[in-house]
Amino acid sequence: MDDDQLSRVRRFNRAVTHRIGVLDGNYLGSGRPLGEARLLFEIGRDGTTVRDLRARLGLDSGYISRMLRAFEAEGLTTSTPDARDARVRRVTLTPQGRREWDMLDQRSRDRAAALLEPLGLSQRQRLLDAMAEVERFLRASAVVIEPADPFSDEVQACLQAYFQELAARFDTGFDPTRSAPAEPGELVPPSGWFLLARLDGAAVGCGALKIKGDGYGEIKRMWVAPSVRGLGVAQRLLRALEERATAAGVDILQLDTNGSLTEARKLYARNGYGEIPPYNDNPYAQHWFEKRGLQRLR
Amino acid sequence: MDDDQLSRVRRFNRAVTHRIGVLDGNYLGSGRPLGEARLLFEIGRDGTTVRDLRARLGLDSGYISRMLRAFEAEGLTTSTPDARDARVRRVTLTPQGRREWDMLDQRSRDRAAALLEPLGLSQRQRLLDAMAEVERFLRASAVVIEPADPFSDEVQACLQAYFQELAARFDTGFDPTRSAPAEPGELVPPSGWFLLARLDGAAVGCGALKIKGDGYGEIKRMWVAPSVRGLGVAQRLLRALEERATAAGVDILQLDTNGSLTEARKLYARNGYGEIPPYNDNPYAQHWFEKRGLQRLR
DNA sequence: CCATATTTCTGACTTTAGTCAGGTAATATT
DNA sequence: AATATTACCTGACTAAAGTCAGAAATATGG
Repeated sequence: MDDDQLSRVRRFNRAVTHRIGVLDGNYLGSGRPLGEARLLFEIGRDGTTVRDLRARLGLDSGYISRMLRAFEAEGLTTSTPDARDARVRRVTLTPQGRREWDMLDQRSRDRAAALLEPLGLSQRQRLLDAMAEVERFLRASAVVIEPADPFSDEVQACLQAYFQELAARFDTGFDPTRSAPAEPGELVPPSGWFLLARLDGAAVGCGALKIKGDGYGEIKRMWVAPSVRGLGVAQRLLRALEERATAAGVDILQLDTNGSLTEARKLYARNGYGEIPPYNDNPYAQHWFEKRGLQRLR
Repeated sequence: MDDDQLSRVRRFNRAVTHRIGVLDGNYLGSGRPLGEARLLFEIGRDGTTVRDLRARLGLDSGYISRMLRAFEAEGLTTSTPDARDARVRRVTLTPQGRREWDMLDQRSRDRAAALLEPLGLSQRQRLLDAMAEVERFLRASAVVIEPADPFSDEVQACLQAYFQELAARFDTGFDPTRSAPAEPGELVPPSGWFLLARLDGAAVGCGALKIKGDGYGEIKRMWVAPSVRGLGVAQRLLRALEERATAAGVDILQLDTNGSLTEARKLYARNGYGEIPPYNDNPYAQHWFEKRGLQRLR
């Protein structure tokens, strides 16, 4: 990887932790240690469960428990067993706790304001735009792609979202049972793969590979959640599927797609897929693509 | 201030501390507490003085001293009195210390690489560009403008840089003694002001105001260091000078400038200064500007 | 109902990070 | 030469942050 690029990233990290981290440490200004301030803030105006706090802050349960006990002693929070699972405790702010929370919130707001305040209007806008851009790509870089069980609930939820989107975008609506089938059972090794793109654990995209024998394979179920579009996730999914296909001896990869999915068609064209005559009678397919010679490129 | 803008800044802060801050705490992965890792890293391959470390990290001298003692016990560093001032101690890494340092450096590099690695080429470039932009504007927002003593060394150094730049940019060269004079003594209240723009304490720009009586004032010595140009520092300096002028009863502000300083002329035009006939015989001036009615706008 | 897993709590710890009040040696100032 | 200042060190202290090993209550799958 380019050395200059790396040092630019490192410089950014330093600059940001210097300017923001410094100010961020000033949660402190609240007269509360950082740990407590973070916890209190994380409880939020509407409360949460201890479980959730532990996950979000990544802290030891004993540590959290003790801080919560201290908050209760101060009259900032109350806790009750969760309605659905009495092992789980639900933490809520008391009115007094909410006042403290508001103060922290205000502090955080002031901090942000202090950053923008010295800048002129156009500089502010440019900073905000650049921030949004950085944020998007940091998000993109946190997306991981990994195989998943096509029978699992989370994959089903992902497919559900996919089908719903197709139904919304196709003029004709979309009925999965009329489409070219891809049973979950076909998408597990050795006859196929199902890949999931995850952001912080949550599914934000998927793609499947069906190995058909005689060197043929087919790409199915390519979908990326709207929240992470334009960040190259589909590209990465496609590449990952191609790698699995190549490793499984596939030489010719095919796929079908609808005319309304213009981004998808561009993606395939960019990756060396050429349009071919229909190879199936999927009523929703309007374009068929093929990429040959995967084994040669191995 | 716009509420939406504030929440965008806060979102960015959260995202960055989440994605980078988390990893940054992983200096930790070194098996060393954060404080020690930071100190070791800050010593650098070529060593520094304890004094410098204290200033850069903002830590208590006792704290640093103890950590350094621990490093010495581990055989990571050695320290010797500084050649020029024997009170100052110079800390250097031993070969073993340098190995640890290299490891930390490598870790930091890997971290940066892990961030870029999942992205495609164009996404990488866009992320790096956005990072640079954010960094620039964070720097801009850290610039503070405040009155300074025009006799002080740092102001003299600033003016020196200013004159040097004029000499380089003017076809004719530049000799301060031939220019329209502005003695330091004229630039202290009540007859004037000298403002300095500072970034982390260091001077990065200046501007002066000369109050001439009868409602007349003159802007002098406007200069911004190349490192922070295009970030609105000159604009802020100008506004600050105008405020002082207005408060001092000035109604008409004048200034002269050279034709080669195009950015300066744009700045003045944008701020309501109109070109007027020469009001002095400064041999380096080619354009004269004036803004009237400061008291009206008060 | 039983065996097992989850979730939280408690108490007893350790480590990390930092502060503060002197003390010593070298340097600067008058 | 006397005095003040600077740079660093030492030792004694504290608060914050975090870890670990159970215990108790509840849930879950058979």
